[in-house]
Order: sequence, then structure tokens, then C-alpha cells
Amino acid sequence: MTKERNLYIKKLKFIFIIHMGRELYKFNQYLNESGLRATRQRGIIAKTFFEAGPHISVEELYHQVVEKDRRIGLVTVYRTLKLLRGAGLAQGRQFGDNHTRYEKTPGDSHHDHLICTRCGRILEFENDTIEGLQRKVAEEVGFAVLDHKLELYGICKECRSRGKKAGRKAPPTLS
Amino acid sequence: MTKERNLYIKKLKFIFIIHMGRELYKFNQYLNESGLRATRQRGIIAKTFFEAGPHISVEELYHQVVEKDRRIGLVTVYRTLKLLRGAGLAQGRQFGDNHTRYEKTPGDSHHDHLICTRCGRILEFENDTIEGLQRKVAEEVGFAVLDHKLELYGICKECRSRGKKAGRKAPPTLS
DNA sequence: GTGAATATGAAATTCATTTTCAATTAAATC
DNA sequence: GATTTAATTGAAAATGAATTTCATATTCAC
Ligand SMILES: [Mn+2]
Ligand SMILES: [Mn+2]
Ligand SMILES: [Zn+2]
Ligand SMILES: [Zn+2]
Repeated sequence: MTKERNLYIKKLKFIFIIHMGRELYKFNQYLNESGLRATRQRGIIAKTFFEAGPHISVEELYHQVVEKDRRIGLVTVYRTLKLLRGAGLAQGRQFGDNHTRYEKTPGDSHHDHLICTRCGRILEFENDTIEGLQRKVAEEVGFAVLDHKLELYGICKECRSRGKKAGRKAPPTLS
Repeated sequence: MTKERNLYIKKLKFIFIIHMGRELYKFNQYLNESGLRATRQRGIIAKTFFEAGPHISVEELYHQVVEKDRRIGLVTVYRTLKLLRGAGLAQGRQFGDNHTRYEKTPGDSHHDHLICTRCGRILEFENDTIEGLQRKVAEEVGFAVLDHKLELYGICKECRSRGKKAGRKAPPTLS
């Protein structure tokens, strides 16, 4: 049991350590290793983030955080998300709208996205054949691929069967 | 010879009509059909855009435009690019950096991009197999794809052979 | 040419995100 | 537990790309 973990127990009264997921623990570890401090705010924000659905926007996360602690500011949410990125625990993504969305770094494999431009729904998919072809294309021009982004924009199953009626969310604008 | 074309001749003294590409002519057509006006500014901005390299940023285009006519404002460049998009003649794209880049709508086929995060170079590629697989993936979840975006980020051939030396442009930040 | 409608550019505004800074807090050391 | 100091916080200000406003200028149908 590490020093950091003990500190957390002392501060947050045991219950917390029982429920602290691996990700939250890793975040704590990262903070310590980096000489950063494990603050109440960071704990709440990270915990909320890890328990939230995928592709949460900063604003959405902020709203959920504020429900737990009214005093936490939006700035600290931004700052903590940046730390989570630094820790390799979160990834920021920009879909069509003008809001960065965050998701937990997927355990092993990479995935891409299908975005419904009518209702905003985001589906994930994985396709190794595509990934392989991407690598091949890059190789052909001498490119060393470090990262990639594949997004399919269109109308989801639900929206299609619902016909032309308006969806639930604002549709993102494509440039 | 349409009315619009004649007007252009009258205004810009024949030379222009000779050199007016199909795209510029189409833009004129679009303006007319839409009840919009073919102004000096729009002409200069569109012509500059069509003659510029691919993936030009708004700021870059603005600089080139200002060299031809110092009085043209950045706002008008933004507005004209929006019109060109509306006419289907230009497409806006966001690569890693925080600047929208524009390119002429490609004649027929779709292409995707390889972006060097070290020097900013942007290469284009086309791969029908990937496109086909995308459609297949989408079908499987009942998604009707309207558009897609595939970007490969990495280090280009030139930057790789140049070793670890700094490149020419500012590297875009990945989220 | 005239006039109504559209376009322009400067300045103001928006909106996501970042920076600044005085006050607060974590945590190492006593 | 108290002391100390460097990191953190949140409010407010700043940033920067893109848009809107609005008074003036221009287009173009008549
Ligand atoms: Mn995802
Ligand atoms: Mn291109
Ligand atoms: Zn939908
Ligand atoms: Zn390069």
C-alpha cells in the first residue's frame, strides 16, 4: 500500500478507498510522481469524469461536478482535464460542433466514431482492416503515423426510422 | 453567353474573362442565382482562393488578398469563403491546429489527409478500399454516412530523414 | 441616372479556452 | 499539531478565431 493511497484514506474516510477505481488511483499516482497535489477539487472532478458517460463535454462535466460541490469552478475542470490528458487517462476529441469532448483513454485498442448529425449520438467502432490499410497508405509515402482520426458523419438508425422529425440535440455543423 | 458573364466582361475589361476559370464562373453563376451581388471584393477573394495552394488558412488567404487590394477586410474574406462553401466550391477543414483551412472542392473523388505534426506539411491520399469498409461498418449499425473525415497524423518522410531537427512550421497540438 | 436592396469594413461581440493574480490550501518539515 | 512555502484555486480579465452590428458604400434592375 503506497504512501499516496494512505493519504487518500486519511483524508476521505476509508469509504472512498474502497470505491476508488484503478483510474482514480492512477491519477493520484501521476500527481504524486509529478510533484502535483491531490486536491479535493481534482479528486471530485476526476471521479466524476471516470463515472460519466463517454464523450462528455467540458460543460457537461462541469455541471455534474458542480452538483457535488458548488464551489468548484469551470477553470479547475479545464485544468484537471488537461492533467488527466497528461496522465494519459483522458483524450480530448473534437467532433463537428465547437466543443471539446473527453473520454477515458481506452484500455488497449483504438476506436473510431460515427456521429449522427441529427441527434448528436456518437457510436464507436473498431476495424483492424481499416487500421492496417491506413498504415499501408502512410508507408507508401514514407509517413510514420503517430495518431489518426476517423469520423463518419451521418444519420443514425433511430433518426432514420423516425423520419424527418427533429432530433433531441442540436446538430453539429460541418465545415 | 449568359447575362452574368457579360456583366463581368463589361466590368473587368475582357482580359479577365479570358482568364476566368470555370470555378470563378460558377461562383458568379451561384451569386446570380442566389440574388447576391458580384462585387470587386468577392471577385478578388475567390480568384485568389482558386489560384492558391490547397489547404490555405483564412489568414494566409487574407494576406494574399490584401496584396492585391489593401482595402479588403478580413471579414469579407470570411464571408466570401462562407459563400464559396455555400456554392459547393470550397470546403473547410480543421486539422490539429486551431485554424480552419480551405480547399477547392475536389472534382469527383473524395480524398483524405496525412498531416505532419513536425513541419505542418499536408499530403492527400485516396483509398477506395478504406472508403468501402467505412460504408460497411456504418451499414452494420444502420448508419447512413453523409460525410467522413480520415486524418493520419505523424512525421513525414522529409522530417524523418532530417532527424530530430526542428521543422519549418509550428507543429499542431493533438488533444 | 435613380433608388432599393445588398455588401463592406471597422468596431463590437461571441464563445471556448487560457492566463493572471490575490487568496487559499496541500503537504513537507519541524 | 503548528509552521512554512510552493502549488492550487476561482474570479475576473485576456485571448483568439469567427460572427454580428451598423453606418456608409456599392451593385444593379429599372
Ligand atoms: Mn470514443
Ligand atoms: Mn485536401
Ligand atoms: Zn441520430
Ligand atoms: Zn514534416
